[in-house]
Formats: sequence, structure tokens, C-alpha cells
Amino acid sequence: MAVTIKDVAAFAGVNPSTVSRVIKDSPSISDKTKIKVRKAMETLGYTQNAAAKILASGKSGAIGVIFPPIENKQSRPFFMKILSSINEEARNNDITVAIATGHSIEELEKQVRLMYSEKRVDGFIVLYAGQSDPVRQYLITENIPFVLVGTPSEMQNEITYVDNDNKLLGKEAVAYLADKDHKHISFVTDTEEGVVFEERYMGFHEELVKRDLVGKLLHFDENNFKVDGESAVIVMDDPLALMVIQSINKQGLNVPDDVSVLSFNNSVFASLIHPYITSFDINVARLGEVAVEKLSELINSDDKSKIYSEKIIVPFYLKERESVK
Amino acid sequence: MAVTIKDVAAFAGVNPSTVSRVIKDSPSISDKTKIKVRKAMETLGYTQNAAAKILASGKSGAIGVIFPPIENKQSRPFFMKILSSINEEARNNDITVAIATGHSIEELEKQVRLMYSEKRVDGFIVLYAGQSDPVRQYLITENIPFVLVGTPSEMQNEITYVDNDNKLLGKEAVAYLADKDHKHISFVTDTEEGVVFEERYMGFHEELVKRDLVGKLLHFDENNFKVDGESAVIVMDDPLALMVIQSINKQGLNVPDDVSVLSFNNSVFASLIHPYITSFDINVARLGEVAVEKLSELINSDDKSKIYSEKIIVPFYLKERESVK
DNA sequence: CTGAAAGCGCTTACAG
DNA sequence: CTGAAAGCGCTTACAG
Repeated sequence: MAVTIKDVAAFAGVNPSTVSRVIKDSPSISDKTKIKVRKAMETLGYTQNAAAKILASGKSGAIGVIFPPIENKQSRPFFMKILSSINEEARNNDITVAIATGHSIEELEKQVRLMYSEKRVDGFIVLYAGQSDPVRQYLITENIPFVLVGTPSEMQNEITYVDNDNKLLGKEAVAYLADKDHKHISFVTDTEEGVVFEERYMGFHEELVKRDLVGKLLHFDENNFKVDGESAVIVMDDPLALMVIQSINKQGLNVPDDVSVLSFNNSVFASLIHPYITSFDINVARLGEVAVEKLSELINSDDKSKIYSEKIIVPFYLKERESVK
Repeated sequence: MAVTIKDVAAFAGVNPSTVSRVIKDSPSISDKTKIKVRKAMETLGYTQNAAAKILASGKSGAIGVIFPPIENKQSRPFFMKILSSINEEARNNDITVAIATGHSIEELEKQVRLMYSEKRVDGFIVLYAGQSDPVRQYLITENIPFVLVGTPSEMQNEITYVDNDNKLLGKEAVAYLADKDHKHISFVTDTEEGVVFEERYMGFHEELVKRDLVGKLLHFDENNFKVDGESAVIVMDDPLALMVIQSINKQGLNVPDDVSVLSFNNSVFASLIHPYITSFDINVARLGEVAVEKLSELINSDDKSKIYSEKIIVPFYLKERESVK
């Protein structure tokens, strides 16, 4: 039915193995033969059969993207955005991407194990960095190539990961506001878990001390949140910033006239309603690209241990809008 | 290296073909043999090699999910949500999902063609319904199984699609507000393109006329939007509702005390800041499930034309919150 | 109910 | 630089 390597070989008057070599552009084939074979492929409309290639070569040419098992996280625009950029970069390298999701961590692990044991994928990109995760543990134990997007809280030396410099992000946030003459700056969060929070807050705190400014950690609670003398506030992410702004308004204060709001991630939420939020863009697209690049290296390296434990820090930039004065 | 069907056969003392039949639970194999073989698989830790299965059977056991080529759409929570539910339903049926994305329609089509010609997938779920789309055209021409999420504006008779009843949604919106004694109800949109808008608006209009109420179509423009006597407003989606509420506030009016706001889709945007938005939930999870079910039927049917052109309407429900009085 | 055999469409040492 | 052959791990008529 479909045209195979054999058909092409017959048409071009060569052996099927020669066609195979032409496909991968083997240097041992003469240009003359290559041209002839390529012409045959063209006129017959040949396309490779992925399954046959995988079976014969032992490589799937596909990678798996693992989403966090928590439901609500999946609504974050981050995931769709990084998936797009991963897929794009993968396509440019002739890699297919398959996905793994699950309501529970058990479901997720089951799917990941199956994908790998059936040899549907050569490796994984993990999109969450929670601590002591069984899925990640499995990948490490079985020595399966993977790269993490985010910073793991443990075994940083055994894992290849790509992330922003969250501590620097915290520092830069303070620096930016301080340069605008803010002297009382607090940090607002709705979670104190995770390396992202820890590092951003640490950076915030260090820079605050260094510049001799005042401020503290404010835990956001919808019914009970108030600023108390702050002229500016740094918020963990854009949706939270939206809520913070509303709370500030309810206090009878205006953003940015009375208090400035600076946030992170630069997601859709940042430019939904006014004041549009000034927010650090963490370059999600680049994060995805780099993840694919690194994973490819891991998959294709013979000595996997050699390039393990690399960390890639992707630069960020500030998207200035209306919420800071 | 990995354990194969041969190893299992040797261990159980049967022919490899018997093992293959046990795997697919063929009725022609005796229970005694099944038990014996399954035990062997268990103790040896056997898992199927997907590539070999695909090559031998001619079926990939995978489906492709095609995302719209437009960048900003991908930030909508809808896509991540439906992808999750598609993947979940697929996993329950031992189907893998691969994705196709692209900045341009050309890129997208290229990827789709490649996926299919390499036999990486058996069929597709298309997540957008714009008119005269080359990707969809390709699928139809080549007679490739696919189902559309949304309502196509042409060739409705040739395409299997799943969607909500958008016209009914428009009617129900009016009915709900009318029952709360609203008499002046307008419909707000920021786009007049697409079947979704058309049908919701048509439903709105019919019901408005039927109940002898007043109201009109309001085009949202950030700098220039005002309500003019409306006691309630129906908005195309949640993010837009957020903007509409802000505009209403700027007019010195309160939601819901002065004007009620009712919206569609029940996305994350609906419960971000107060007033939380009363919104119709369009049951995205179910949409995804049904899409997978129908696609499976298409793929496995011998006479594809027989079940073509089915439409599946998924029910919706109203999520009541704070924006309607 | 089960076995033996051919075949799916590639890749890759091995020869020459 | 190219060919002939074996093999990747399954499935599936065909026999019996």
C-alpha cells in the first residue's frame, strides 16, 4: 500500500540498505547515488515508517512531557505555553512529543513507566519540581534520561535542570523598586512551599537588608489582607497580584498611586484588567527550548553520567506596565 | 536486553504466538494456558514493545491532538484542560497521545502530514473550528479519521464533531436572567467571528424576542464601553467578563447590585477576583472524553463512512456565583 | 485450542 | 562506495 524503502530501491536500481543510508545522509554514499535515490523518493512520495525505524534502531525519536499531578495547576497558562515551545523545538529536531498526565501521582507514575517500558519515548521532560517525587525517583533509579524544568529541592547534583535564577529575580525586584525610591517594600505570597518561593524570598530579603530598607513577608488571605505602610509590594505571581490589587483597593488605596505592585511570570493574567501588572517575564519559551536541547544531549550521549547534573539558567526580563510608580 | 515475547514463551513452555494471543486476551486460548502465560509475564517483568506491535499490526495505538495555530489562544485554560481529559480517557483505552502545534497554519499542516504519513498516529482530534482550514481539508481529502471539538462552519455533514449546544446556551442565559426579573439584557462580545458567537447570540436574540424583553448587541471596546440602562449583561467569556465588570465599575455602577453579569465557560478567570463570576460550565472534561471515544470508533470501524458526520452535544450547567442578582 | 511460519519496514554489522 | 543478510519484537492467516 504505502511506498516503502524497497519500492524506492527498486525504482532507483539500488539496494534497500543504500536507500536507508541516503535517508540518514550517510557520508559513505556517493553524491550521484544520493541524488538518484532522492529523486526516486520524491517521485514515489516516500515517507518513513516510524515504527519500523524505531524497532530496527532501538530509538523512538520521541520524548515524554510529564505534567504535575495536581489538577488546578494545569489551568496555569505556563503549562500550555511551555508545551508549545517544547513541541516546536522538538519538531525542529524531528522529535515527537507525547504527554503524561494524571490526577494522582500513582496514575502518573504508572503512565510514565508504561511509556518508557514500551519504548514509546527515549526520555522525559518533567514540568514540576516538588520534593521527593516518586516519578522522579523512578527516573533516577532506572537511569532514564530526563530534564527537570524548575529547581529540585534535593539531589541537585544528580539532576539536569533548567530554571530561572529565582534568587536573582527576588533581588532585582527589590532593586527596581528601590531605584524608584520605594523604602518600605513587602513580599506577598499565598504559599510558603517550594524552592521558587524560597529563593525569590531569599533574594528579596538579602537585597532589602543590603539596601537597608524595611519590609516583611505578608501571607495573603483574601478576607484579611492589608498593607500597612508599604509603598510597594512584590507578589509571587500574576493571579495573586490581581487579588492583592483588589484587596488594596478595598482598603481605599489606589494602585499604583498609593502602593505599587510588582509581580512575576508575566502571564495572561498580567494584562487582563487595569492597572496592567508590571511583571518579570521568565521566558517560558526559552525554558522549553533548552529543556529539549539538553534532553537530546542526554539521550544521544554514550556516557550519560558525564553531562548529568547540569543546570541551565535562563535569563528573565522585566515587562513594565501600569502597576508600579 | 529487555524481556520479549520469546522469553515469556520459553519460560511458559508455549509458542510465541500463544503469548501474543494471551496478551490480547483472545477467546480461543484456554484459561489454563492464559494463567500460565500471565504468570510467566509477571515473573519476567514483561512489557510489550510498542514499535514492534505497531509495525506488525499496522496500528499505532496513538492519536494526535491538533492545537490552533494562533499564539494567544494557547494561553486559554481551555486547551490545557481538554488536553488533560483527552489524555486521561486515552490512557484508559491504552492510547498514547501526541500533539501538533505550530505558529503558522503551514507549519501545523506539515507536522500533521508527517505524523500521519510516518504512521505515528491513527487519527486526530482537532481543537479548533475556524472555517476553510487547510489542515482539516487535508484530513478530509485523505479520508483520515478525525473528530473536531467545536462546530465547523461548513461541511457539517462530513465531519464528526463534539460541542455544546451554543444556541441553547444563549437561550438559557436569557431565561435565567429573565426569571430573576431582568427586563433589559444585552449581549457583550469582543469578536463577531465564529460559530460560537453566532449561535450564542442567536439563542440570546430568539429568547429575548420570545419573552418580549429589550436588549442589544454591545461590542466591547476597552476605552469606550458603557451600559445604558441594562440591568444585566451576558458576556461571551470569562476574561471578557472581567473587563466588562471593570468598565461598569468605572461608570460608577456596581456588579451585581446595579447590573448583573453572566458569562460562559467557567474558567479560572471566573473565580479570580470578586465578584466571582456566575458562568455556564461547558463541561470541557466531557468534551475531551467524548472526542476520544468517537475517534476510537472511527479508527476501529471498517466502514468509516457509516459513522461519519455524527454530532455529539455535551450538556452544560450553570455555576452560580456572585455576579448575578 | 495451539504451533510453525511468514511478514511488517526499517537498520546495521559484515563483506567486498 | 554499495550489496546481501540477519535481525528488531511483534501479529496473524494457515494448519491441524
